[in-house]
Amino acid sequence: MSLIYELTQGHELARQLIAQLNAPSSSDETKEILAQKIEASYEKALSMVNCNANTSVATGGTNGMLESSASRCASPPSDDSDRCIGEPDASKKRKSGQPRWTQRVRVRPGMALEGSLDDGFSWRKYGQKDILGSKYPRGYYRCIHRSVGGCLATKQVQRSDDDPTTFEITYIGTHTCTNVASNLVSLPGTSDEKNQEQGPPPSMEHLCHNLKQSPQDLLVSFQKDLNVENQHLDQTYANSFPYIPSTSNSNVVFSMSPSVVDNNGVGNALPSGFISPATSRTNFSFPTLDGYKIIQGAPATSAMSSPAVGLDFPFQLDQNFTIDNNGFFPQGP
DNA sequence: TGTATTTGACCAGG
DNA sequence: CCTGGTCAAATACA
Repeated sequence: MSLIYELTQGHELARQLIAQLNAPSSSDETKEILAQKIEASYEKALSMVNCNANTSVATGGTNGMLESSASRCASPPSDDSDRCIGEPDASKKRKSGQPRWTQRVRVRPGMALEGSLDDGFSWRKYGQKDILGSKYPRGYYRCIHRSVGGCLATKQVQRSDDDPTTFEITYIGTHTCTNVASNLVSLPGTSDEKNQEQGPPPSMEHLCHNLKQSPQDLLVSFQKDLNVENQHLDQTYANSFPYIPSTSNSNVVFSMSPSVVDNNGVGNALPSGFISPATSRTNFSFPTLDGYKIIQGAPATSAMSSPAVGLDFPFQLDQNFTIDNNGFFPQGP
């Protein structure tokens, strides 16, 4: 359904664009929006095709079209949630018993890169490794509060081979730090303030442990305001993912690794502190289609480290790098 | 000068 | 033995 829909959507949008081009009264902004929607639509369609191929191999057959994006392939037979993305078997040295899930973030050239990949947590890079069979190296990050609060959360960031605009961010372990929220709340006024153009994003709070808003509420706003797709998340998972990506531009998809469920059970798979990230510590701004900007937050202290994920990779993108969100926004049938 | 990142070395699982 | 994951010294940066 989705693939055809996206193609049809792209076609229809193209027609609208033509109409706009012929209409002298239409604004450039409108045309640009249409153009971006078209691009997003086709990107999405291509992703579906690519991922479908992968999942077909992994699962022994497709189960119909991917619902909305390539990230649909979050249910491989093993606990390798990344495997569906074309990564070779990476089961070695996996921390058993640790919650592990993958988030796919797509970015597009010409848009804010850092913001799209960062997640609001404070990460420090501790390693990078070339992965066999992958064009791009994998970056290893750990929570910056590891030393202080003993937070053992780590994440791995890898650029997709098939789709260079997509990053697979695998989160391993849970955040046990309790002081993150304060950092984020005080985003403005940090050493990176020079990059800020507006206040902190609406959903930037770091909810490590001190979750004040119910996960469900967060999820709602997450989906509503940030145009994020939660896929393959049933209610239980939804409750386990209080995190809200901070960017309204990101196409973020979470995929729970089956291993989490196997090891811990669905209900306990993700402690409340386990938050899906998508914000940026480096104050970053990227324009959105609807005109206003979202500023990525930064930790208030000098302990800012969370690197712009995308910059860890040897690829070059426009300075202005925004997240591709339009195409993933519900546009109605 | 302090902090973050880079990168080669090391460790351990399969 | 190969590979992924981590460590830690070197380097870069503000």
